[in-house]
Amino acid sequence: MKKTSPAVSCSNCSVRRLCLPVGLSDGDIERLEQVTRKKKVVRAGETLFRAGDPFDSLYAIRSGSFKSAVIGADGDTQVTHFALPGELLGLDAYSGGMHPGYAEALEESSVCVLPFTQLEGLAQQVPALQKQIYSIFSEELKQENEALLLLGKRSADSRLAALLVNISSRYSRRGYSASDFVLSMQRIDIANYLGLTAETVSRLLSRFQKQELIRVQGRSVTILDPIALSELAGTHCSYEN
Amino acid sequence: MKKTSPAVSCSNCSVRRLCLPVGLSDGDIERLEQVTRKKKVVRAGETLFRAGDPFDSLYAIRSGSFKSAVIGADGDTQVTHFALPGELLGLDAYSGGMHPGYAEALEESSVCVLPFTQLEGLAQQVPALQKQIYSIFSEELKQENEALLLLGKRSADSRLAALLVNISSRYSRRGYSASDFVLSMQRIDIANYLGLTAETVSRLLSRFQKQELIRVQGRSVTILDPIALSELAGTHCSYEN
DNA sequence: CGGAAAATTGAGAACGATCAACCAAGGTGG
DNA sequence: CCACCTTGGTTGATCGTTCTCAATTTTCCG
Repeated sequence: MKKTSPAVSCSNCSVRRLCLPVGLSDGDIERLEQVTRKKKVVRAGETLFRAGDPFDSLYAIRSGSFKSAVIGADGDTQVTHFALPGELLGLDAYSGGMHPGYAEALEESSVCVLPFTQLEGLAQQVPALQKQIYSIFSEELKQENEALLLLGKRSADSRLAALLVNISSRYSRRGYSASDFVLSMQRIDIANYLGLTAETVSRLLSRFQKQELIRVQGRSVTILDPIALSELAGTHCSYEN
Repeated sequence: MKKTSPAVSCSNCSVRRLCLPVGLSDGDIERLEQVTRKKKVVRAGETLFRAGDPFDSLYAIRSGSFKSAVIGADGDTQVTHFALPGELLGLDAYSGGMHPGYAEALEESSVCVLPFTQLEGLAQQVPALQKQIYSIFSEELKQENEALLLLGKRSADSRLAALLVNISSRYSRRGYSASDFVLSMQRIDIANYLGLTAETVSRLLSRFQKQELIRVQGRSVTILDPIALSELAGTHCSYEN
């Protein structure tokens, strides 16, 4: 007897190689699909969750993009992450039972809703899923550490270069062009993420263009000199310790 | 029949309320103790692991303190965390199978070595342990987000104030004085962690003292005006959960 | 179209870095 | 025991990157 698979499922999802199904057998993926049944579409500017919302689900991005941010005691916000398809949102809400920050769609986006109690239960039975969850947590921590290095040690131009290189490589992994892409976030979000101001970001983009490192047209970016850009970002070779 | 418990174990550990045993039944703690058998003593300045070391264990701090840092491609380092008893080191090494950064003891310290395969296996059988591991990962992510906010948005004096308040409340949670403590790290580590220079940290400490917010004598700090300091830090509430 | 939001560009100010001198504590060897 | 050196910390003077304030221009979208 042949199964009628749902219109959207992990098995035929375009980001299954970057998402929870990594390392899972076909059988396990089928069980995961029982958990990922519910989808949700979020339009540009809408939030998936806000700071203080109770935690019950994780969200896996199917398409689109998000910014996550935390809100300080005095009300100012720090963009902590730009999230692309295949990535999980809401991991920092497990401890404490509520979301410490919010996630806002930067464009029309679609996510899988993952009720955490169910996911937890399944992970208890499927070691490969367990491992993948650890792996995602760990990877996230590693990336945050990189972000700390960026904010703590690098100059403004180095930070912006690093972001461009980062986004480029992430698009590339997802099968899109590494040299031509559209920044789905606005300048002020980039600035906020990098600990700069919108003016500085704007000036730097103009300068990078003048230096023929990139070409910018509004939100469209073309990377002309990836090597030089990586060097600026400080992520190329390692000499001296 | 009465069990002879080992000299050092989770059950009689002074930080069991902050560490992995949280939420575990006595029976489960006994099973956890099978995993946490091995201890290690690290002297001041020695590393628990270095960047690139293969990942096989997590380390739970029993006593002392550590700094963790990541090393950028061009060799400069960013201190990402100051770790106190009850906290876990090495979580960011799971994905990738090697430590992306190093952990160095700031004073004579003692840790439990937790072989991760064993811990993983036990967590598979003990849901409460599983939850606690998730919780620790999640908490760590939340703290890193706070650190990003600090580096991205706050002024130098606000950053230093936040660190003092943070350390104060963490000592307090561990049963030590919230107002009198010794900074186990040197000025340059504080500066590195906060994205500043040692000179700026030194100047600010002097200024705080002149403003009668604190008293500093070398590495000994007394907090005189916790309210004003918290306001400076931009976080009017303590870190308790 | 027209109005609002976003992005760019310019000029001046400010915060923190850099460079440099100095001090205190601890260790080492003569 | 003291001269010497090293390391960590403090303080001062100056410089430069990035912010702030402000004026336009461009883009977005009803």
